[in-house]
Amino acid sequence: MGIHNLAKLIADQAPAAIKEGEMANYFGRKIAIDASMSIYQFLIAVRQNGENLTNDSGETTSHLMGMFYRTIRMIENGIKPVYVFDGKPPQLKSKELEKRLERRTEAEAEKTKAADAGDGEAFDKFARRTVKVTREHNDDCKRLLTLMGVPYVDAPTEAEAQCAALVKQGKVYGVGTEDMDALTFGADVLVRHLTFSETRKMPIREYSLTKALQGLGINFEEFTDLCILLGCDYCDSIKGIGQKRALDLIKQHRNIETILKNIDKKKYAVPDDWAYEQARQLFKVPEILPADATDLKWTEPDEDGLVSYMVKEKGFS
DNA sequence: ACTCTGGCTCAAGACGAG
DNA sequence: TTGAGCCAGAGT
DNA sequence: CTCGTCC
Repeated sequence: MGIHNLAKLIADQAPAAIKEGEMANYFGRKIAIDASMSIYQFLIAVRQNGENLTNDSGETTSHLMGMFYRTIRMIENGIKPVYVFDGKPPQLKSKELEKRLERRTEAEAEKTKAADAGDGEAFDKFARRTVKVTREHNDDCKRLLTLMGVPYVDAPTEAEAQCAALVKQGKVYGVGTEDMDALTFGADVLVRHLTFSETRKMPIREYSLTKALQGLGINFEEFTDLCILLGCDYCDSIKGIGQKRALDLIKQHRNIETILKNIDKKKYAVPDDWAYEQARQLFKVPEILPADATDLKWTEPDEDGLVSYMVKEKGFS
């Protein structure tokens, strides 16, 4: 997921693009957040004895717990979050998704084995690998957000692409995510560690795309090709080319076509049917909602509705 | 000497009681 | 699953 | 700070 080693490359080659700060700096700021990614993290992390938290009817509540407290924390700090939900993944990602499904199926079997063997530790490990965000998880969270007066957006495809679009459209200040590909989608401001900075001793790290491009000495088109060389979700990369060689090659040849004409293909095997052009298109013109299709409004929470939903329906206290 | 790979590890959210 | 960090080993 | 609990 994301762009392989991009954070490290920027830290090494364009350190001026990174600014460290604290929660208070974001008071009054609107921030787009990948909802599906957050939910996934909550489902993986919020567990007890290897199982998600559930209410009396057996419905999972880990995602609601996580999203509820995290969102409250942000609002308390004056941040206005807008959550963006994933739509249909693009075709190019299907290979990657197939792989993930395969791994989940495998983990499912291992989980059962561990349960039979009474191996709690292994069960725990494999249970985390079987996590999948479902329609129900998403719907629960949308319901919660509505009651909290926090807006959300349904992305046509990739949530990160839509988050970046909101930045470009001037609707939010930046994207709050751990996933560096928000930059590749053209978000000028990416904020990492936005939420766990207070609980843990991790400073908030803000990445500026503009400054990264300046520091690396390349333009945005070249940056896109650089990200593809580093390794993205949409196609393979060239074995033997990592952060250093990728940046050198881009600086020297400015695009992948020219690089391909000039590198020694015996040393660096180019993948068969390399779909770098399609990947490039996905980053350049991803499917996103036009500015007038999203209306972001933050309102007062519906307290009665929240109590009714969380306490009565979902068993919170 | 530098760079990349692939092996391994670990943690993963948020809160508050003690 | 992800990512990050670390380290050994091999390729350039 | 660490650890147990949240549901």
